Amino acid sequence: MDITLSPALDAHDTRILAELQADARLTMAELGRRVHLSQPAVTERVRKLEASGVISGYRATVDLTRLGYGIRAIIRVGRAEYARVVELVQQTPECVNAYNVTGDDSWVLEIAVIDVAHLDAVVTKFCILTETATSIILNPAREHQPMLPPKRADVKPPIRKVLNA
Amino acid sequence: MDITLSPALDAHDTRILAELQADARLTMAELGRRVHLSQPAVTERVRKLEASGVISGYRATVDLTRLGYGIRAIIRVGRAEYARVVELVQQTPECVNAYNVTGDDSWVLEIAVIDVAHLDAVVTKFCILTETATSIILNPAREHQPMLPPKRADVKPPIRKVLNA
DNA sequence: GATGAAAGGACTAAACC
DNA sequence: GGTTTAGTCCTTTCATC
Repeated sequence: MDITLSPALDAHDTRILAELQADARLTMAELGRRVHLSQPAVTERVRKLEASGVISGYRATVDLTRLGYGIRAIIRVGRAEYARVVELVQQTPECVNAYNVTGDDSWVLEIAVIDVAHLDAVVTKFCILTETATSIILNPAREHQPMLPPKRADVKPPIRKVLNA
Repeated sequence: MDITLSPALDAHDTRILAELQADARLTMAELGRRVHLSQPAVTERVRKLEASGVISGYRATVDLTRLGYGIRAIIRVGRAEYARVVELVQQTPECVNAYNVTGDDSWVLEIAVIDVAHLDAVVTKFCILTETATSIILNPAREHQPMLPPKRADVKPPIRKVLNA
């Protein structure tokens, strides 16, 4: 893995990433118009972004509520054998995301279920392994925020008292 | 909002949803081949899925690591004034997802940052509001699992002792 | 929902800057 | 690395069954 983004992404690439994260079905011709590049030029840039792995895929986003999932929840799973959790996640189609994390909890899962009975069924599967803590999502205030290359300049060091001040 | 999925999604729709969640850039002709429907037929079905809101969009997925974000983390934010948190999230481009949830923590945020210094900067913004708990994502074992309409038959009631047994 | 025809537009490749 | 052009292919739309 190369830490240095081989040829750093320029302003054109950034605009392309923004557009495709907003609408993955744009044609290369339309994308070219929006970023002010010719169609062959954007096609080549997109090809490179895909080849370098910066763009890892294109997916349709579905509305889980309209699909019939009435409840979304976060399950935090405590210390447990890694392989056992992975196995259980693989057997759980209701699990949208599963992150192995640092801290008291070893896993943070995001699930979608039909109703409370269904939630009970899924949570119980993980309760058997170890302690869990379940939180129902009331409102996904932000989802799938389009991400652009970070700019160091944006990072403001926190202003506060430090011990060795 | 209608709870009953007006005309329930049939097997064709389900296959279409599966394909488009795996590759949003499929052409209607190719999608038709894969689901064994004519191109006009799939086009009309996709149009209806979009119109009914089941498909809410199409997005390119980017590899945050290759974009330059070396660390991803979950921040749990304790009880705090709703509007203040929303405002802070809006001022935080590093925040990919933000969920208002039930439980001791009021919010679960997912962020992407360059490095530890950057993590410090972002966490500190939220620490000022209330208590927070930050977990670094070691391994996103599952991400963006394609979701299909739930089948009641799949929901197995948990087998266990109950108080009124 | 399928088929077939017609029109428009998008992708590819090459030459040039 | 980008643009333009030209050619081919594909997609989309419409009408018909």
